[in-house]
Amino acid sequence: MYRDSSGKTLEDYPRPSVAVDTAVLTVPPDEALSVLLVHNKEGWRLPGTFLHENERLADAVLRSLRQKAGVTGLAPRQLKVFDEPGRDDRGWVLSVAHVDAVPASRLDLTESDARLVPVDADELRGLPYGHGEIIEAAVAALRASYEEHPDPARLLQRPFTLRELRKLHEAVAGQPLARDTFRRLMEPQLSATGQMSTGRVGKPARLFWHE
Amino acid sequence: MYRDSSGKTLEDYPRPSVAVDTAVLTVPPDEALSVLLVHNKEGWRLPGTFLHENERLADAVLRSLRQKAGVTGLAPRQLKVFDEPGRDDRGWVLSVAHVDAVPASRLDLTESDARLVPVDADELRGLPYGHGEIIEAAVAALRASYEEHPDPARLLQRPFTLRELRKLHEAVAGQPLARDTFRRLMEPQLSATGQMSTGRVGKPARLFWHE
DNA sequence: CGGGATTAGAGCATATGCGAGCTAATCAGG
DNA sequence: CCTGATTAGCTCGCATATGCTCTAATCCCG
Repeated sequence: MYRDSSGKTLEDYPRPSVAVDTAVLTVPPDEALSVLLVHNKEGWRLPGTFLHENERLADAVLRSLRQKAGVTGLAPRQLKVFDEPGRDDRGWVLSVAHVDAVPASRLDLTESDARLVPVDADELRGLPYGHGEIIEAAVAALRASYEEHPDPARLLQRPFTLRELRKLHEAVAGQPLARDTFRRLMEPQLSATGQMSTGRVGKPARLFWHE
Repeated sequence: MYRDSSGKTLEDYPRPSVAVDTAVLTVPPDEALSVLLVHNKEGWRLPGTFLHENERLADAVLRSLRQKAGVTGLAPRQLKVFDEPGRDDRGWVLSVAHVDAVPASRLDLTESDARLVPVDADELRGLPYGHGEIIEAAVAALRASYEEHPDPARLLQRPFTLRELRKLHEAVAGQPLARDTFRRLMEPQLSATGQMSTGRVGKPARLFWHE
């Protein structure tokens, strides 16, 4: 075992507990961008857990989402480390915040103590442990990733129309988008299926998918 | 002291050591974008340190830069947590990578075991502990911040000419920039001093500063 | 001292992007 | 069955952006 110049191992020095917290974002059909909250004895929170020995951060995230919300198969991305020493009453805890976006159809919340809350809801501002900040950072990261790409998080079921894609982007951005400007930016990045939409009011639209 | 439902404190659970590593970027006069390396008994590395008890990550970064490279007064920003359990021979160590950019004049390296290396140098790819990846991420973050703003990290001594600003941007971007396009993007964000440059070949240029 | 090199600023022609309006194609409801 | 509502795709006029060239103003060196 490694010992430094004063004969101490790494374990001889004070170390923080490390936790992970995750903002899981989704867009339920015809609704606003929302975040997943789970309920524990203290109230509604972002899903999270303490890191187990030699565990990867992403693995801890996946474990916490499976156990707390019955959600699997995500690909979480790091956002920021929250390191205020007094942020947790239980002791010195660092939290590594993560974000992931997932189609609403992947979130079966019927048997878990979890629910979706629109990201603009007032209640999110009152969350402790910096969870409000985590959600803000997560939304900013998702918005940045959707700025110039059709559907990086694959939130839309394919194939889709330009209108469906634009409605998704408007939900992510939280504001209306100019129809033609949006089409000019996205269409070159899409692959036309050659088929047209049916069963809807209005002129049939071309159907697309993307890489 | 807090105890959980099985009577254990946070300290009863395995915890990682947490380190910070920092890519300090600068642009020496008439040179390429470079990163600061310090020398320890293992070789040339990014400056870093283990987190002390209840210390903020940014404070640890500042302490390590002061002690290892004699550098003060920076404003480090988090990049990413490196969490591969086997990344450090000494034990389970997470590293929180940071980045900061600083004018070269702030780096007095004459009395410390430190030097600047251009970010494209081959030797950086061979650095252990993910330091090569940290540098890549740091360069990407700096480039993104300079994409549309004159000098967010205040690397230029003021006042400055458009040419000086463009040369800085070309060093950060690592490629030439179109003169007129660059001027049109930046000039609206600058404040003219009303003075002209002197003592140089070529038509005198207007001098600027910015917020 | 003058010419060449270098640089700056501005004007102009061309290319590209944007937003509004028009035509066309559906569906729903009376 | 027909009309109105809704939506799609495209065109066009206007606005904006780009890149090149030209004139002007320095400094350096022979």
